[in-house]
Amino acid sequence: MIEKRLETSILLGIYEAAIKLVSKNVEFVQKAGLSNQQWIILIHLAKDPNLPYLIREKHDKPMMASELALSLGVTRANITNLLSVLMDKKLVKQIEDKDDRRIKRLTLTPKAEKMISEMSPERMKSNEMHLKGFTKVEKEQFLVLIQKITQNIINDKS
Amino acid sequence: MIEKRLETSILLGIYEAAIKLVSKNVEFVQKAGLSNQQWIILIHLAKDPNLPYLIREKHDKPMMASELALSLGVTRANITNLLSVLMDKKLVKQIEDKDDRRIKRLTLTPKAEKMISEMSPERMKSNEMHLKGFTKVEKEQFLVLIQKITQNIINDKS
DNA sequence: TTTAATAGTTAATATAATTAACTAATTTTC
DNA sequence: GAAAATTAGTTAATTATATTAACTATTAAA
Repeated sequence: MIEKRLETSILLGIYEAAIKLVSKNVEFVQKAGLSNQQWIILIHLAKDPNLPYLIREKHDKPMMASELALSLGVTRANITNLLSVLMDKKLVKQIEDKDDRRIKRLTLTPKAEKMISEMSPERMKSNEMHLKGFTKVEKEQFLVLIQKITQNIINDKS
Repeated sequence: MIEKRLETSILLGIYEAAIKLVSKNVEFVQKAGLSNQQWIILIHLAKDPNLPYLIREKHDKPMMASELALSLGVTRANITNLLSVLMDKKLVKQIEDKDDRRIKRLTLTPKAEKMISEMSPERMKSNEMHLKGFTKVEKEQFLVLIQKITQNIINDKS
């Protein structure tokens, strides 16, 4: 018999929320013909200021594949695959970095920029719906706490 | 240029926390030779009272595959595959329901019960670490809010 | 200047998940 | 009560997702 624990309930709660998000929220993403991962990559390249990774680390230059791998928690090889699909779709371009010739900077094509801005209203509406019934203060508090939890998880080198 | 939005930051925050959880938290799960999905199934069958799905719906009888599919947000066919691996590992057993002969009830073997209870201390320690620095009140509030968000996502039939 | 580390790719493979078609059993509807 | 619809689970084929290991090229560190 497993006992009830506040901490366990919270972590399983976060996990389930994420599952439901990707399996339902994706409507506006699916409509655009994108997988969840592809969408996440695109908003990284669009420098969406809501992305935790971009909140934590400043980014002046365009992103590179290894940073995406870090943020998404997958291997670089996997990112290579994902990017090749996005390049086939003419949504992403690679540009060689002159300062460090190992690096390829990733940028969105005009087509992708347009796509993202057209998706924006639906995305905003959907996200607002998912936080229906919350006060501004509650939202602000929640954001602080979820960031703290993520930081704890990242810091835990056990 | 995508604008900063509290709602978007929160949802991306939840998503990232879940990613980091499954790609790091899994230490005690990996040690047991289980995938994340396999582990989640086992705690469902163990009736872990911290599982959102079991918090929402009462379950007197042992679970069945289609309930797992619902809770995990995957197809029944996928659950069939996952279960067959767990049965090969002698961790899960199927028992036919006498009242409704379409149904197969899923139960843990003694081996699985033992495994889960042996994993319990490490699991609790890990979960507590991830909520380090939170007061009890903060945890309680957070739990309420994450449950509310999940409910919003589920209810959203858009 | 050798050695080590980093960035990205490739090929082979493994894992995870889906769709579609199917059987069997139960429920609903007329 | 019989036909139609729904539900539970499985199977087979396929697709999507991700990994590991080996490799090239480049840069940084010793």
